Amino acid sequence: MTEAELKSASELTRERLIAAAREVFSQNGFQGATVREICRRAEANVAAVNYHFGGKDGLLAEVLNFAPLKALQAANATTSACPRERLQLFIHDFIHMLLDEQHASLQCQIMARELADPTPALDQIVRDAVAPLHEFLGNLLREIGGKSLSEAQLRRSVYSILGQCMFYRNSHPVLLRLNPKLRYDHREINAIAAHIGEFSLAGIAHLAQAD
Amino acid sequence: MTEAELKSASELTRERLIAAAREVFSQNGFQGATVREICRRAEANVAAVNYHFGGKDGLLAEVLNFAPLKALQAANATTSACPRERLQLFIHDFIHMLLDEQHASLQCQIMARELADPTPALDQIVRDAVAPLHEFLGNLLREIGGKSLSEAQLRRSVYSILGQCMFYRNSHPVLLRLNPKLRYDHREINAIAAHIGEFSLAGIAHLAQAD
DNA sequence: TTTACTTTCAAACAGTCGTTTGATACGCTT
DNA sequence: AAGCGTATCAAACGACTGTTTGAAAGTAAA
Repeated sequence: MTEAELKSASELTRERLIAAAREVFSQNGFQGATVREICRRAEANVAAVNYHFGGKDGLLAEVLNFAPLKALQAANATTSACPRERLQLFIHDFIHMLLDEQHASLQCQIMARELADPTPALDQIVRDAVAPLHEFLGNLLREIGGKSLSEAQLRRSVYSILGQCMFYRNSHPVLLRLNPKLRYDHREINAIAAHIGEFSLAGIAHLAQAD
Repeated sequence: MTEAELKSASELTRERLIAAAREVFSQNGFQGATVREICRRAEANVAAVNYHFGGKDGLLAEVLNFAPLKALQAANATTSACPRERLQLFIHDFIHMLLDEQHASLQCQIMARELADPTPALDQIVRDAVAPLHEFLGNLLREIGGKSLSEAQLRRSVYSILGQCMFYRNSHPVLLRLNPKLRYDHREINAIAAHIGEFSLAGIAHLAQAD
């Protein structure tokens, strides 16, 4: 923003609250997060959340932002690469979005958490983000697998890819205990993405040729 | 139990509490579950949980039971089937354990929930159930993939399979919204297991031959 | 029946939660 | 400087949470 210095104090606290909420929601989930902790990190009063967002629910809705996920799909659709390369690119970008702690896309990490544990915002998340994502990935796999893939095979292959990606996020606490020196740096993330890409392309190729 | 009529009233309330706790924990997670709701379903007093189990944590530890998961691995290891068939059998049994709502193995569904959201019992779960499971699956994949699979490839292939299986449980709320008529009956569960088996065997075969 | 022990119960406790309140301080126009 | 709408604040509210308490009820041996 070039007009950063024009922002009112009110806008600044709003943004501090959103930033803090992204941290706390992504770390503790919606249920586990407390507005007091969010306000403490934002150096704001406890009442600020209700004043600016109408409540904890309103803050969650404001915090969710599907733009990075949309941008990922848009960028992917406009490349000139072949479908198989586009799948590997998608997996690469998606895994980065889910795991990379530096490159803050906490919004998607929050979303990933809420998928398993319904919150007031789950319907919105599914409608605006998850459904389009599944459709996008389905279309991409259709290009790769051709017409020999049944609708059920296509749908389940989408699940297989998303399941592999989400595993690293959802099971992070477990993987850390199994392998304490695990770190999601760029090298590790790229290796994970490459693995899922190869593994899945082989799986799809097999399904497409089998019948 | 043949000595059911011999059980004291105290033992009966203990068992009612455990059964109720399995339901509530598997539906709402450990955080979301309340001892009052558990006691209400068990038709017991609120203080019963503390009297019999020392607290909510103690009840969780008592509720967790890894016997079904161990039995699955033991049965799998003693078949005379080839490694590829054993993998498909494992996936079939594992998916059934995670998804089948009739055949009550709520213990494993509770465990699956807690993997993403650390609770006081996570260390115990990882040590006694998850680590042996990963090792078991790793050994099985080693038999299938041979020596050409690197340790990293082997480990990530284990993650790929578990990730695909867990996806159907962790993303159940989402999948229900995407496809309201989805039901995890035996036909659907068998189809899911067959898909993951084929998909994964192709992926492993590709990794094993690629280098 | 008396005794000693275990189990249940209603009630309350101490703490945290999200939210509300009414007063105070601020930024702005007039 | 006065006035006005906005934003912040400490404090409290009511509704939960897991847990504790002490009395009542039940159980079984002496």
